[in-house]
Amino acid sequence: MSRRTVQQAAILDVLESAEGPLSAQEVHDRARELHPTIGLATVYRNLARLEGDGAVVAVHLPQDATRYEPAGRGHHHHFRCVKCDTVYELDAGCPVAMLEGATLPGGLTVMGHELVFFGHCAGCNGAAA
Amino acid sequence: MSRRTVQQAAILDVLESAEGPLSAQEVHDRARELHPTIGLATVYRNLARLEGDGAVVAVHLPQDATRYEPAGRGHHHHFRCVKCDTVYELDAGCPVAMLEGATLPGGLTVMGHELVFFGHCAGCNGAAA
DNA sequence: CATTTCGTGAGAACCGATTATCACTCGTGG
DNA sequence: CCACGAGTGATAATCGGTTCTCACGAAATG
Repeated sequence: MSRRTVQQAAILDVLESAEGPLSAQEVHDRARELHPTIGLATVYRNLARLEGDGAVVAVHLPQDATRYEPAGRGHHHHFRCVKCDTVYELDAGCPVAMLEGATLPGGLTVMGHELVFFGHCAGCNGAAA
Repeated sequence: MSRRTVQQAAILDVLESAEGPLSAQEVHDRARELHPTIGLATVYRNLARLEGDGAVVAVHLPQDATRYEPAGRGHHHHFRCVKCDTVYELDAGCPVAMLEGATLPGGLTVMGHELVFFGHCAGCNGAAA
């Protein structure tokens, strides 16, 4: 049976309080502030376990490492700042949801979709290029 | 100055006649049928050059190597078959285009977006799982 | 035709992300 | 409180994708 460890709690805490899905590296960086000796391998192991337990879900965005966010947040999409590479979770309703289950011309049956916005976040909007 | 080579022509030909954007590996496989001795390094080199010349554009999809398609096809999106991993170009109008240039709540300024559909293609629809 | 230089092809090298290894530590059942 | 096995941390190994290296072949120039 799996044990509860402070490392796992720290990782979940970091994910819960993040602005969006985080990469293993980002989780590691932030978790170090709660638990300075935590190792990167431990982060990967716990993310895999938490995903297996259904507590977190993996998020795959283009040109980016695998990110993780807490499960149970419903259908939503993401925004990546092209300057600082921060990824934000978007709350707005999905403009593409009506296409779920549809069959497009050419016989393509839609089972899911991924929508990502790119741009500048508030912090990077005014800053110099 | 850059020379015109049969390899470069073969690569462009392959991209022009593809069903969607191709990875370097896929370009290599298909180009071998036109020019059996072409090497993978040559494919990478020419894709980089063609992209620099503006003749092809790179397409980045989640969980996937960089793909390339001919430039000048206008705004469109893609569909990846989760079974055979083939990526198709979609002609349909974009349901998200109106968000270009918008500023979302939170101060996120949208400069672009990427929309990818996942599902089964016609060939994989009826086939066994 | 000779030259010069760029492009090619094969394989080695590299890269960032992720996983495996292994000795050590700590949480937990007894 | 103790023993033991799961979890940890540091590092090496691995992986797919991509780039580099280098000797050879082929296109433009005189």
